[in-house]
Amino acid sequence: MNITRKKILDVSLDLFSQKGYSAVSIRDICKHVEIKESSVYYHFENKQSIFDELLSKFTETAKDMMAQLENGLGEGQNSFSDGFQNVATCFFEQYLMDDFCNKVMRIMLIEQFNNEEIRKLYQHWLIDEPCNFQSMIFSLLIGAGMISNCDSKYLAVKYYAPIYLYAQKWLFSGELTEENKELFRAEAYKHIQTFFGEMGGYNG
Amino acid sequence: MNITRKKILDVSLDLFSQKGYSAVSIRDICKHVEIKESSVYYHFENKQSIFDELLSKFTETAKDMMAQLENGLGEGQNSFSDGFQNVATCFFEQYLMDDFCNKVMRIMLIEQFNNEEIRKLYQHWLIDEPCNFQSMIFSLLIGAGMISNCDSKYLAVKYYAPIYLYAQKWLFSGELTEENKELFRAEAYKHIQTFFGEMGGYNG
Amino acid sequence: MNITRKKILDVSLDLFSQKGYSAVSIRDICKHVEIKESSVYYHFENKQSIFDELLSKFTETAKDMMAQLENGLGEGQNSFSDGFQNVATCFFEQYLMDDFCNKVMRIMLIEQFNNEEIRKLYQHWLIDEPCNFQSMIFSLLIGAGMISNCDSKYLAVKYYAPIYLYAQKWLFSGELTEENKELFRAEAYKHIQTFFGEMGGYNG
Amino acid sequence: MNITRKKILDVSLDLFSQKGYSAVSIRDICKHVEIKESSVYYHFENKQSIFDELLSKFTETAKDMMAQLENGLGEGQNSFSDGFQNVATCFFEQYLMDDFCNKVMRIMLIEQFNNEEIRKLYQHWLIDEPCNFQSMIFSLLIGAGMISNCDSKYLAVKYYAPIYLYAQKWLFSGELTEENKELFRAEAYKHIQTFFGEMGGYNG
DNA sequence: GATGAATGAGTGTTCATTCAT
DNA sequence: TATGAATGAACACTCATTCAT
Repeated sequence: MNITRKKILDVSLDLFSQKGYSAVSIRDICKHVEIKESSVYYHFENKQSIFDELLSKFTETAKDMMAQLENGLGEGQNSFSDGFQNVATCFFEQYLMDDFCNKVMRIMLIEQFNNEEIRKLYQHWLIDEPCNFQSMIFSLLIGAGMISNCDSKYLAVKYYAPIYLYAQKWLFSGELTEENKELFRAEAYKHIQTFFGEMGGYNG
Repeated sequence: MNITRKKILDVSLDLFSQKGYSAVSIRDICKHVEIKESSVYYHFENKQSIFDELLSKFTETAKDMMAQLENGLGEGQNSFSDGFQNVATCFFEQYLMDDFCNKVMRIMLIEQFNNEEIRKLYQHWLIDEPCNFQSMIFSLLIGAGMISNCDSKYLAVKYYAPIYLYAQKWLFSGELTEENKELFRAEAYKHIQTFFGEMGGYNG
Repeated sequence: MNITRKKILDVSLDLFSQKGYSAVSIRDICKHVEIKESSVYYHFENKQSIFDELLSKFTETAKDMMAQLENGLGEGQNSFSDGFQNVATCFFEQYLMDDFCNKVMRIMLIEQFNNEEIRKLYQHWLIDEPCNFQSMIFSLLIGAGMISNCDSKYLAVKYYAPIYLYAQKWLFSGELTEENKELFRAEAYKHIQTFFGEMGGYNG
Repeated sequence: MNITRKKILDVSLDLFSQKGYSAVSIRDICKHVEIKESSVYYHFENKQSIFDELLSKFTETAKDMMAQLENGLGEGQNSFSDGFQNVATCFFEQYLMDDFCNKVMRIMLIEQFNNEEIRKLYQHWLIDEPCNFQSMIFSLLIGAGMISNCDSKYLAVKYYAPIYLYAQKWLFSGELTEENKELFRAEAYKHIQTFFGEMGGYNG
């Protein structure tokens, strides 16, 4: 609602994601928002609470998306490939490649070393949750006889690890430009399709 | 040689790898080394040069190991599995799991956001170089007819990405304890062996 | 306008002119202004910019005075002695003996050795400009036939050098007390009158 | 005698005269002498005592020269101009233009603001003594009827002030190069000769 | 809503000096 | 003679935060 408050959040997100939480000063933020430093404290209790708000907004977004994906899984998918690709695409596009998510991911990546809680969030949202989610999908597919029986957890790693590697290249590529984003997308989709193709082979 | 100088480097490595370069003050370092702040400047020109020395020591170590591994490839390997596993083990144990290397990797991970050069080092030594090296190995194996023809670059990603994912879990696991290290080692070796097993299947 | 800011400038001027720019610490200034060190940085970007402001204020003052004097020369002077003495008095009283100017001159005198630009400013405002200006006046007088033809540049030196010498005694006399100031004034005026008297003789 | 000790003095003289006493660190000196900082304290009690030694060496030199000049005045001068010019040249060449003296003068010039004693030395050796000495000479000349009766003190100022002004231009001219030195010499001699010429006129 | 003004705690760094060897 | 190692005191400066207006 409040326009200045929103501006502070936006600018902070950008700056934090570029240089990390502690490397960004209130001064920096205010320069971009074009307010005086003391004004920040009208909108936020302190620097940390700007960060906290960004973080909780991310958590919410991520949880929503996860819930949505899980719901999506329940809906009738008339073919193996459709369901698989739908979910993969959703997760990839709306989460791993989402602007807001990307920025928060970068922040978490940097700040996890100063903050145990952030570290756990990073591990959860960037590593464990994607693996578990994917593993769950593969379990369903196995249960449905759509892919042959195997260790769904390891299969999830085999599927997700390359995406994670490409994502890291992307997240660590200096600035998050559209150009670099497309490179990431291309590599990731190639992997997804190959993986899907080989998997179909198992099935067949 | 110099005992204090070495202590400073050791302590700095530990602290930097825990909290990042800029989050560690000269005061922090001195508290652990048990010297006064001004004494640091007898041994080092400034804070940055402590960091630089750690970094260049890492680069040297990494280059040496890489050179050694490439030489090892040339030596007569009487079986596919031996050569493959030798190189894999060396790279894994002496590099990805080496204490010193791990600490520098963590530092680079954090500091890459404040420092373009570090970012490139991280990308190079943690992502590109391992992939390229592995890709080269697979090319050799393809050339030797030991594995069937395929995209060696993508094969390398398939091999390395899970290791990288496990490594991240390890590097990001709060403190680098022996316990966590063993978890990492176990998961990684399981992947290596599985991958190697499936590959042997291709070969047969 | 701002009272603290003005206090900082005033105190800095005093301290700098007593001990030189680099011999005065921010601590020193703050002790006199009765604020904490960090407060200085609300009013000024850094120590240098306090100095710069004093300097530019001086330059402005000096330029204004010079312009004013040159304008004054143009106005109808009904007698040789009136015009000559008016200008001499103005330059002397409003510049060479002005409190603010004196202090800045002392600062420049000290700081010129650390700072090439200051050196040039000192040379310009304390040596070259006064000589050139005086030389110009003498040229006018020669042109008007009020004094016999001669090397106006050397005549200017003969006029200004004793004043400069007396000024140095004054500027270097420990503290700039009213007492010392009067000694300077007395000696200088004696010279000016003698010089003027001898010159009148030429004219006659 | 001691070669290192002498080197320290030489280097200190050079550096002090370029940047002033306090702007030169023991580090700076040692870099040029090529010894370690702690070694300085074998040869000198502290930084100040290096300075003191340079200063007392100067005072001695200056006193010697003054005594020599006064002796010279007593010797039979067969003509007005010879005696006058001899003394002028001696004072000028061996004192105002002497390398060692010039350097110490610059040091005194800078340091007088931090040190009351230096201030007095500067006033004495650069302003008062030259004036007094010259005044004494003129008194002698008046006594001998070689110049018409006048205020010898003011006459001394008229003689010395331009030299002092030129000397300042020289001493403040960034680096003390041979080129600038010659400029100074030329201007000064021109003044001396003119002054001497006009004086001869009085006499005639 | 916003800001002018101030501040305590901290940062990296310099410097003259000491002292055992 | 010279130096390796250390140090206390100072320095300019930054930063998140406070509070009266």
